[in-house]
This record gives sequence, structure tokens and C-alpha cells, in this order.
Amino acid sequence: MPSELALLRAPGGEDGRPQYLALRDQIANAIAMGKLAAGARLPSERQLQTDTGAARGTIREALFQLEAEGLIYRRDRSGWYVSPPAITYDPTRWTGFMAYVIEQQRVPSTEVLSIDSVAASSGVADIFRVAPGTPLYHVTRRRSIDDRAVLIERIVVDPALAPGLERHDLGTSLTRILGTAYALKVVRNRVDMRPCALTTSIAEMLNAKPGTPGLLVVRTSFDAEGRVIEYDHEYWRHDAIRVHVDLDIRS
Amino acid sequence: MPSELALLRAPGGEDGRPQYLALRDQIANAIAMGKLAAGARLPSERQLQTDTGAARGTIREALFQLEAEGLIYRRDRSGWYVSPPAITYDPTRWTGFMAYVIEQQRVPSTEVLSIDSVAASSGVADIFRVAPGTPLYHVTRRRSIDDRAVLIERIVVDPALAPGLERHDLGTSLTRILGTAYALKVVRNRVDMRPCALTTSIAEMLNAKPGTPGLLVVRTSFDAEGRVIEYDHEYWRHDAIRVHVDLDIRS
DNA sequence: GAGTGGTCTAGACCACCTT
DNA sequence: AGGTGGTCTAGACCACTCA
Repeated sequence: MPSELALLRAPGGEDGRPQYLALRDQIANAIAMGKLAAGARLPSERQLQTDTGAARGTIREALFQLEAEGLIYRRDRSGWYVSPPAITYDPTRWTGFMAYVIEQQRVPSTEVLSIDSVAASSGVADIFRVAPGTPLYHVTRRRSIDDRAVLIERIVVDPALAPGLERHDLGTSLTRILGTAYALKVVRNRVDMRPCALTTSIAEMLNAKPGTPGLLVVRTSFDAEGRVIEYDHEYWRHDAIRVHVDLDIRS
Repeated sequence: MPSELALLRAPGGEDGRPQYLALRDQIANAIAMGKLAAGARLPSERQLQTDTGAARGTIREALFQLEAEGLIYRRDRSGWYVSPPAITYDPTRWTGFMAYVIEQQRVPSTEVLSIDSVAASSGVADIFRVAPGTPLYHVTRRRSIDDRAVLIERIVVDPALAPGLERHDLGTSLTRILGTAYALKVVRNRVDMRPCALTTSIAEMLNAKPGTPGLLVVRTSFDAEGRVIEYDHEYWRHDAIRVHVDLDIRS
């Protein structure tokens, strides 16, 4: 049974254009035309093989290409799916993930994967201005948009500033908890971003294949006294985020 | 003749770890230990085949993985090379590419690939607040760090604000030319960033393979009157850039 | 012209997800 | 249990780079 996608034998080869790019174009078009909606599942690789007559490796190259462009993603060993639109992230207006996503008419959710007390390594101790070995909270959370897991974050918080943090519901907004329960108000954010590949451990938690392209966001939040309130590593699926900054130039 | 890298037969397979990840680790280690310096060329894929006994496809998977992580890059049909360190880009302190790179002890260069007058499409006309069809300058440049091409940019400028722009040397800092020759001072920057894949035309100009991971930076610069001074699309090699923002939260 | 990566084929077996 | 993607092999020919 041919797939509903009406794929032609990929015409590449004769002209200079590689076959896998021709197939990429067909699928990209199907997405652009709305024949494949966001979240829809693509035909299986073997189905695409019989549809197009190409070898499986060629099919997969086309899929990898689309993945790199952020048009599709995979759930490990389950299938390929059309990526939903990305969320816009603005570090200058940071009010927390939940508020952010809701503002963009999407449905956020947060799961706490673990919360531990870990002795500060020398690097982290430096950032928090505490002695190496000082116990710090490590909170690991998974955040989803419309039920698709899009990021894993590892947050470090100083228990001296937020004693008993583990007794709060960390499945909501940590920024709000720190503000209301501990009167810690963020007045300055330092944000670093860079493309990366998801490591095996992170990829597992995102139900992705290790090596999937990602974006690493490192956020350091300070209060008015210059103390570090949160030190946060966020590993995003690269197709889920878009960064937007709008600001006056410092003189 | 074995390569100088002393690669073992990749041990994967017996344990759960895939062979290509084991090979990835060996190469990543060689880079971390300094056995492969930044800019150094890796052994050829066929050399790695004979070194490790793995099939070429497996070798290439390891290389793709390292590429996604930003550790290595390829020059199309020439070979694989160790990536130099990334440049840190701070949109809040934007003073122009040249100044930026020099500040980080690297050597920048800029080539003008083309400069044309193009009728404004409706989208661009909107941004510049001119009638669609109004002629606008389109400048395409290639910028390199230490002689490695790292980004292609396409800048749009309104000739009404900068008449005769094409008669200036655009191989230097456009920001400076606009400031000194036209008294156009940027006071506000809007920056959008997102991971992308390099299209065929961009990839060609960067001497990269189409589909190579990249980062797209869209920058819109305004002057004190709110006029758009520059509208700029920058396509970066993803391993060449790191974004850093440090700011006070707006209340 | 020799060597490089780029593309492509046609198989195979596996771990895991799904039903 | 059947189907999915994940991994791997062993070839082949091509376009292009580089010396």
C-alpha cells in the first residue's frame, strides 16, 4: 500500500541535484502545504523506500536534513514527526517558562526529575562565592510544550538563600517560589547560548537520540545585592526555541 | 601506513555502546589532549577505516556526531578539520564584527561578495516603512576569522539614508561607515537567533556542505528617530559562535 | 592524476516501542 | 508479535580539491 503522501520517484541524479535533496523538497513541500500538519507522523522509512524506490540510507539522509532544519524530529525508535512551531525566548523579559509559553498560546508543563544536595565543585563554588564543598541544591526538571518534551534543565540554588526549597512544589515556577517564599528578586540575568549536540543522558530524558542537535542556554540570575539566585543549564531541542532580544545599546 | 593517531579497533558492540560513539570518544579525546590541535586535519575517512576496521558509513557517523557537537568541521571534498574556538557575540555591546573579533585576539577579515539595488518586497518594505518596490541596497559579505570563513551576511540598507553607499569600501565596518559618512547612529538593536541548516547557496559561499548545521542571526538596527538603519541576516557556522547577553531586567 | 569527501545501493541484525 | 528506527557491512561511482 503506497503512503498517502503521493511521493514521486525522486528525480535527482540526472541533474546535479542529489536524490536525497529532491526527496527532502517533496517532504518539505508537503509540510508547507499543510498535507503534513504539525505533530503528524511521517510514513515509515521503509514505506518511503517503497514509495520512492531509493535505498534506506538515502531516505534517512533526507530525513536528517529536515531534522537539521528543524522541520521534523524523531521519537527514538518510534517514528518521525513534524515539528511544532518554535517558542520565542526573550532573556530581557524573563518571567519564567510557564508564563512565557502560555503567552504564546501553548500549553506548558514541568516535571521534577530529581532534587539533590550536591557538594559544590570549585567552578560552581566560584560562581556562588561559597567554599568548594558547600552543599548546593541541584534540581533537574523536564519541561514540555503541548506534551512534547523540549528541554531538560539543571538548576543550582544555594540552600543558604532558600532553605527548605525541596519542600515546595517545584513543578511550577521556580522563579516565583524564590520570589514569594524567599523574597529573592532577580534583577540581572546573564545568558549564554550555543548550539550543541544532546549527550546520551540528556537525550534519553528528552526521548531523543544521542547527538540530536540542541541548544544549550546557561542562565545566571542575580539579585540586587549581586548574589547568584539561580544557575541554570537548559538543554533545548534545537527546533523548539528561537531567541529574541530587543534592546538599547549601552554607551 | 597507519595514521599517527593510534586508534584502536573501536570496542563498541559487545557492551551496549555503539561503535561509532566509541570512535567519536577516541577522536574527541585526541582533540582534548591536544594531539589534534585546532585547525589540524583529521586522517581521511579511508585511513580511519583501515585504522579501525569499521565500515566507512560507521566512520562517517562518528564524524557527523563530532560535527554536530562543534568539535570538527569539513571543507567540502577536502577533509575534516578540528574547529577553532568559537567567538563570543554580545548583541548588547555590538560595535561591529571587526572590533569584536580583534578584542578576542583573533584576526577578522571581510569580503564583499555583491552589492545590488533591489526592489523592496512587501515584507522588507514594511520593516523600512517604504513603499513596496522602493529600491534598497543589498550587500552580501563573507566574514572570516583567522582565514576560516564563518558567516555570510545579507544586509539591507535604505539608499535614502545612505546615498552612494556603494562607493565606500564595504570591506571594513559598515556600522562605522554609516556612522561617520552618514551620521547614522544605532541606538537600538533587535536580534533574533535560531539554529538552522545552511542552504545550498549559503553553504557554497562558506565552502561547506549544504545542510551543515548553522545559526541564523537576524539583526535590525534603529537610530534615535526609530528609523531602520540596517536589516541584516547572518548565517553562521554553528561552531563559530556563542552568544552572550548580560542585562538588567526591565520592570 | 591521485586522493578526498559526497552520494547511493542492497542487504543484515538488533533494541525498543507499540498494540 | 510486528513494526519502527538504530547500527553496521561492503561494496560502487562521482565531483571535486589539491599538489
